[in-house]
Amino acid sequence: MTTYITTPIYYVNAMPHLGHAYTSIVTDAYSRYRRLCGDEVRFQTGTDEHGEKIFQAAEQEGVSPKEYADRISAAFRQTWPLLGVRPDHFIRTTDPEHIKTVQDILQQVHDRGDIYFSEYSGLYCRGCERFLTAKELVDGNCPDHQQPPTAIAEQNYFFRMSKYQDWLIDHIRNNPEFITPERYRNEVLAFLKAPLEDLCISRPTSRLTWGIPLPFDDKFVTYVWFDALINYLTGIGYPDGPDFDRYWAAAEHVIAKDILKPHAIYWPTMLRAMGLPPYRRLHVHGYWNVDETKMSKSIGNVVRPGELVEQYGVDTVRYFVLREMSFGLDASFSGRALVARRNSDLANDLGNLFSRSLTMIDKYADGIVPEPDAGTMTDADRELIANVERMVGEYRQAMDGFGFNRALQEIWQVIGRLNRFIVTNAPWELARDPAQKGRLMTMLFLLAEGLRLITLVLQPFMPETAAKMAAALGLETELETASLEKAGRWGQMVPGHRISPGAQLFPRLDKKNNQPPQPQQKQKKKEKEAAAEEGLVDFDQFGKLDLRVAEVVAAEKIKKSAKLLKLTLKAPEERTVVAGIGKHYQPEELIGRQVLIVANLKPVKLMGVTSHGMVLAAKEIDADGNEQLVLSTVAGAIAPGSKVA
RNA sequence: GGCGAUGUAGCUCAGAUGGUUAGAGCAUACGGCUCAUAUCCGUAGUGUCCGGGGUUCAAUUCCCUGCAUCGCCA
Repeated sequence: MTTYITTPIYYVNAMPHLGHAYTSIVTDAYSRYRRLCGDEVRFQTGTDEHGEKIFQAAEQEGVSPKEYADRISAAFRQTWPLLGVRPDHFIRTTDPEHIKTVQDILQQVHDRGDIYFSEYSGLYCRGCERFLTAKELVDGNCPDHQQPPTAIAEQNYFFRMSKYQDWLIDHIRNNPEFITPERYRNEVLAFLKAPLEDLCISRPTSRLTWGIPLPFDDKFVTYVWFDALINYLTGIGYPDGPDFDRYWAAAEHVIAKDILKPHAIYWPTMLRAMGLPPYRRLHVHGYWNVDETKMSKSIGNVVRPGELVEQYGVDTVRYFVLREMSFGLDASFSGRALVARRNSDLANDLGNLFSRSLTMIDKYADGIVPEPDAGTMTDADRELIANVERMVGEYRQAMDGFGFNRALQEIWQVIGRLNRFIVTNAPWELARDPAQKGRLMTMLFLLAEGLRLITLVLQPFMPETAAKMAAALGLETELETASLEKAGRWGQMVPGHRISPGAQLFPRLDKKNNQPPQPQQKQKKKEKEAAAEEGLVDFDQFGKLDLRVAEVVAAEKIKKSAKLLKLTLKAPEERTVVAGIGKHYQPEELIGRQVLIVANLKPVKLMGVTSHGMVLAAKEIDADGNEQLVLSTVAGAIAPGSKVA
């Protein structure tokens, strides 16, 4: 069997965050699982690098779009090893082979008559990079960017998507697994009840140059879909790579729900127009909420995967996201929940089971996996064995259907059973009675064999831990080449080989000392809570604040932010401070004014600008919910840098 | 505005073609063990199964309606 599994190619307008990490971890776990099943697996990820946003971001930094894309793309590429994610291929839409193939495909679809030229007009929002309908506008502005869209009439190329609507509906109806979970399949079918419009696939070079030129008209570049989606083909050598057909027949895509429509509608119709069969399955997952709110850059509660791994370890992070999210639904991320899972599931249940088992084999059987004494087998033993075998079956079924949390629950059910098995057999008592030696060896063997199977099924989720466990059980070579088909059956543990208890798998984490990298929102909330509890601060606490008078030397708006201003202050040294006062003050009116600042606030990066301190202001919210904000200052002029106390 | 989903123990969620005691994990309380990472095992709970109405011998489960949350569409 062959498996070809992909993540989306991530857009390089943002650094990797928890959402990216989840998609990649899921895809990695699945690819490892398929390998365990003996499949030949191709796992692909990459970055999407063209478009207006990238062009602008590069311009703002004063670098070329390619240089900019190189930098962010590298950040993605470097994040995956930290998460134990091991793709076979990392594709970039700026790869020359990709660009060539995209052009070949465009030409081919054009030649077949499925791409045509047409004029249209509409309200275009630069922030969204798309046309808005009149109804979408709020007070004449784009609801997402609070800016008025521009009326544009332009000519562009269109893909005859509508032509394939009926075919697509049939295909989805006839293939229940084509889009899963079912809720998203239903969503797509509901959307397809209305007539499909054709898809605009180009941008004139007068407006956008950072893209792939259309082969039949060099005054245009292709826009997003005929560039990005095609990565799934170019990455495996379309059209004439030796493995293309084999992998493409097995293609499965993993995406988050925000890009459902392109993957469930645009992509299959594009493939149809190209004369290729559609992919086999599309797996759609939900969003991570961070402490009750959607994760978003503007709120600043973005969770950085690298930081999480640094603090908790890669396998704890992988376990948490795979266990906590029911695939397809949204889930909540919080440091509290992560530490709770780590301590109860990983440290107490798994880690402790492993530790106590190995210690006992060491103590009671001289560190050698003992030969079981068949005569001492009990019905309860046989039940335990049946239960483990049943778990492997359930596990496979769950994994095949992307039910990662269910698969983990099955494994943990067995872990609990093994912990109970130890208590009911009380090996420490058996050890005191030489006559019970045979029974003791039997139960220790069962334990070792149970752990071997747990190691095996855990491997796709927690590769590092599985490797440690395998090493301690003396099975490292077996694990590397193991297949579920063979090794997944009970009774493969060979008596007589040496085990070596190592360090703790998962030391318990102290809740107090293990706050996660705190999203800003949460921190504020916590501080508020703490203040509410105590109510008072002592003088020492107050004295830690370095409050000063500062003079505004320069001020400018931070692009893409509604309320952030970048201020250059004299206090008395020059420093940059980002202030959230843009809704109440214009940059020009601030210059020359004296304000109060907290000078020793830990520097923080806001919308790409590092802020060294914060400006104090008073805020009032009236009965109508209107917000008024006034900068605080001193009653008369004083030298910039003067201390306030 | 249209369509759809969800609303179950303090928390996160599972579940029943309508029928006797509605479940799991976490958290809580108590008890037991000592191989183990103050871990493990056992026991104990608690629930107007969102509100209202209807069908029925019987509804948390089916139907209608209201409310709340979320998603898709316009």
